[in-house]
Amino acid sequence: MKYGTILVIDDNAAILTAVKICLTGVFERVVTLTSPDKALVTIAQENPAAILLDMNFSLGVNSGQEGMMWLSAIHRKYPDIPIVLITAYADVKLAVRALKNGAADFVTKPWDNDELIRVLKDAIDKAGEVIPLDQLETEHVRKVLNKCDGNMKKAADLLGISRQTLYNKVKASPLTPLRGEGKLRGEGE
Amino acid sequence: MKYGTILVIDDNAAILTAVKICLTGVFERVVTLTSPDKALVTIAQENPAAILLDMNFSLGVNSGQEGMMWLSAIHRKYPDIPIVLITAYADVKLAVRALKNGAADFVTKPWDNDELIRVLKDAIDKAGEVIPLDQLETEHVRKVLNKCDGNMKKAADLLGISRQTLYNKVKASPLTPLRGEGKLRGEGE
DNA sequence: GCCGTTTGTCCAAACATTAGACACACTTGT
DNA sequence: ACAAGTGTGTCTAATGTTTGGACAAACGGC
Repeated sequence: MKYGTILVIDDNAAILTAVKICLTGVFERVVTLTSPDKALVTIAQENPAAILLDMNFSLGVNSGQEGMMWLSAIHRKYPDIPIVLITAYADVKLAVRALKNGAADFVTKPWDNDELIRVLKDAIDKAGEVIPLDQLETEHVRKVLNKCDGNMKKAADLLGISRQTLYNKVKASPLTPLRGEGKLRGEGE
Repeated sequence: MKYGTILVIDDNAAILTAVKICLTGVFERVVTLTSPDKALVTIAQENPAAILLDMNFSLGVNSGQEGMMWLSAIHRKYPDIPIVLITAYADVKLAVRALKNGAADFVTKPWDNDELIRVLKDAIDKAGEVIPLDQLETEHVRKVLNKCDGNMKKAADLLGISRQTLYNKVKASPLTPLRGEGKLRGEGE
């Protein structure tokens, strides 16, 4: 089984059961919590591959503030564990804020079991990807160079490396001419 | 004026006018298009600091497919220009998909002028940030090391560098002990 | 055409990375 | 408790990279 432990946090026991049934068989282990109070402790103990977090706890308060707070708290402490949010209140603003706060995905109730499984798997797969250091470097260098309209001196300065080093790096990877965003010096109009 | 040109694309001329009035004075120049057909050409000419893109063109088709297509097309060609989406149909799935497809933000109609301005400014500010190369490197190294539970040999392998180099890098930046996600070797229980 | 900036190129010194080696610590299976 | 397997911390010597400084040539604005 490729996909490890998953932690599900929801204040509704019925939903917890339903999710557990849906996810058991796909994930090695499904741990549930009815409140996020002990989330950090449980995460430390179980080291889940992903977390499925409901956004509204404390009955009656449905603004999602609770869930957002926990999302931030968990994400700050465990930035490498993908957190998928789930909520009954399909609020676009909330969803956008959640994704910008580090959520891996956002699902609304009622959910589709297959979709939920796909979303969680995707989140885990994406979190597991590791980019080699020099690839990361090359990509970033090209992005900054692009932003500087090809001005190597400025780009080198922003990158915190010397002009010659940038020059050498660019020469070393002549790949991806990377069009767009203002012509590189010497390009005709 | 710190914030440059902005390109607004919406098939509704009235909305285009309203947005233009709202944004003029805040941005140096507001360029409008009633159809995204010429978006790529216009972007090449105007080099906007951000793009505000409506999600439903071709009257009657409100699924947002049109807008999503254009989002992808523009983002692929100009990955450094932030694209803010705007739509009348507050669909969470659509918003999530848009953000995962590279949108900088997602706003629903009717919009709040101040919020729209804030969102666009934020998007531009964020796109303008440049991370120094060694900071990017250090962050990535620590993330991967963390994922490997502190196993330097494995981490070095994934990063594509030698074990000793990783060892030196870690020694060089003893910052951010970075707890969580499984104990590093030697940590007590 | 002049002036400030940027490029392409070179140098030599300082620094980083590499494979290989080795003793030691730790985990695991028996 | 032992041996096998793996990972660490440390070292070396060769190789490769980054650095500031320097300079002629090219470019852009005025």
